[in-house]
Amino acid sequence: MSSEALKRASTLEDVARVAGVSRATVSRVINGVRNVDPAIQEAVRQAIARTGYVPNSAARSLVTRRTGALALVISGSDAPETPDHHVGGEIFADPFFGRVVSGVFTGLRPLDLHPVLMLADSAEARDKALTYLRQGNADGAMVVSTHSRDPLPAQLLAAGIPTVLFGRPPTPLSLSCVDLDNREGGRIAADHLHARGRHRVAAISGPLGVRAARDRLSGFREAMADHGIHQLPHVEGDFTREDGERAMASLLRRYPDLDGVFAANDLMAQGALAVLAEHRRRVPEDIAVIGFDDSSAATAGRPHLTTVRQPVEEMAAEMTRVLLDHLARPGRAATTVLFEPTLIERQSA
Amino acid sequence: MSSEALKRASTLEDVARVAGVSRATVSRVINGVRNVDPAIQEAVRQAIARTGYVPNSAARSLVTRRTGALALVISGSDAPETPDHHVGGEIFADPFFGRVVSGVFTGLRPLDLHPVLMLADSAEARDKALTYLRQGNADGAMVVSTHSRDPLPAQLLAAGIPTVLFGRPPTPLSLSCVDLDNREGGRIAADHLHARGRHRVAAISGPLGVRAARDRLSGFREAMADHGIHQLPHVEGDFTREDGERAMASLLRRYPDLDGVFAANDLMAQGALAVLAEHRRRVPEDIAVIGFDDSSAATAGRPHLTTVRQPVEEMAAEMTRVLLDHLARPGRAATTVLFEPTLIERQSA
DNA sequence: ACGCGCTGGGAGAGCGCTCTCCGAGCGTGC
DNA sequence: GCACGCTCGGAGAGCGCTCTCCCAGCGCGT
Repeated sequence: MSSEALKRASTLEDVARVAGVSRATVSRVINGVRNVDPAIQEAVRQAIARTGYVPNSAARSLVTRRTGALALVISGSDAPETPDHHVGGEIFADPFFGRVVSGVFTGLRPLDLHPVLMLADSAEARDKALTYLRQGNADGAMVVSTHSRDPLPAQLLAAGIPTVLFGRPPTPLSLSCVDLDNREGGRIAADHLHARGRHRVAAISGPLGVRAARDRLSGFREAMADHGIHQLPHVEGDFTREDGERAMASLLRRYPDLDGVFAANDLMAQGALAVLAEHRRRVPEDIAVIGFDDSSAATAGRPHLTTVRQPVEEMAAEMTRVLLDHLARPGRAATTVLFEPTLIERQSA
Repeated sequence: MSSEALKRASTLEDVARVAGVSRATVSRVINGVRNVDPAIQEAVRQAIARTGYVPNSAARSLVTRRTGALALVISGSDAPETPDHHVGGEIFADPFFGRVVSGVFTGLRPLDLHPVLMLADSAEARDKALTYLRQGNADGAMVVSTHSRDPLPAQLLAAGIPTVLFGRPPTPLSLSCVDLDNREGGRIAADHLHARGRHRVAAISGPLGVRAARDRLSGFREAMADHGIHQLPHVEGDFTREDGERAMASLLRRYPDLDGVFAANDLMAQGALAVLAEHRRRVPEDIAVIGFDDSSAATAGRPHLTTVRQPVEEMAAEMTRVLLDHLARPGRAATTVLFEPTLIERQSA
């Protein structure tokens, strides 16, 4: 065992020698390309087993120009430099992240591909990620880009790296993307609140630098306007639970008679719920709360959140599929896949 | 721009020709090895800029035997095959996962290394991961192995792949690992509950196939026994919120006069809290609840959870550092870094 | 003036694989 | 019986880089 571990790893050459054939033949057997005489195949397989041969993927990548890795880039707005805090803490704590990862794995499962994670939360990190990709460390990139001003998608496009985005960029690029019809999601929330007879409603939006946040808010506003409600208190949040608490508290202070709240994600809705509980407001009797995402946060507390579902896993899986398709057919034109939000009615509204 | 994109990527050779030097010199400049005449250095830099040269990492890996990637393997017990469900959904939904990722990034931040994610939740996936690692796709592996019977750590050891574990294996292997003193954590929970005057307590443990879960429970039991409490209702959970709800409901049914509960993680504690709220039990007045982890779930609902803190981010960062150290000094002996749990006192107990 | 050490650039041998050619061997059709 | 095509193995040329040699040139000591 230890003597095996010490000597250098066996190569194609070794296998070929043991099997009494050429390197090319061994390669053919391994890659299942062209017909190879069954007897020889068997001999090669035995030689592989005997030598404990494992192909070296660097050597293979060098010639095939494929790495077997796909980058999953989380490209956020620049994170504040809080030295005592951990890198990307807030991003990774959001259930959204886990759902994306889960969806990516679902899309990748049948294949021999693995996602390499990159965090591009600063100009420096972004450059590093770009360099990494340029060096050919991954065959393509999936980018969850939150902020509108994020230059990364355009840079990837310019660098000729196969890329698919989660979320449409603010200005159309010829890159494929998957996204939710966020505006429609906002409308759904508004319609539901209105149908429940709520007229003194407010919104806790996400950061307005994020397109999805803007779209949800404007959809909500539009639909409310359609219902004759033009006065709409609004607080901008940052998608964290803490900020949802802060926003709800502020809203409650300024508009004590609110009877409905739309939060742009479940985490903030959950924060709102906690603050409402502290203020002894009954949900949904006194005030209805509707969230967005249908993440695990929706059913974490009581009451369970009524929410606008964003099928993140499906979207991430689709993003992966689209990227694989681009890899398989390099010429393919960029496509946009838009998912439809749906209302998940639970207890809070 | 497009003409740039079309022609093949420039190589060291191209840069060398443009700069009027040899490949070796360009390589030296890029890697900053040995002295190179400043004038030549400058010429090389210009040539690099002019040609838009980016080193090909496959070629580099082939000779250096380094890839610049570290595997982060989530090796769980075999996941049930639920076709409609998404891969690893539960694992990735757990805040624990995000915290590990965050810690890994913290440990990796200054370096040009990226984590590649692998999910080994079935024998097949485990084999794939092992093969991937054997092929040299990553320089080393960090393994979050939950289940006791997981053969992966031993396999990695046998394959000679530099590996660090999050969580000690059931039988000691000569692999480095970082872990929490879970037994002590259980004791801390018990001591606190006892100090609060709770005598009719129960435990919601994690899956007993997981060493950490067993240790937390036995530490809790031991300390309770020290306090003269030998009768200890116990329900085994699976670390999910839903299971925490189920466990709490079952406990409440069987032992209606409980005045204290220890849950082996915050997610289950959160579930317990929700069920207690539904049963109109006041926390902590009627029944005290203490969680474990100090994850974001601890402050998600109301009341905030009193919990035993596990510094997951620090542990993951340390795991990364230990792996890097093993990579830098191949001969290094395996070490175990044990972290101490601390009590975080909030409202629930 | 000569030798010696030292600095710094060039040549070239790989690293381990894939893949295009080439050619041997065999079967087939007329 | 011969030309032709077809199948399948081997030879060998790279893929783009690193790194060990080797050697030219220079400064220094004697």
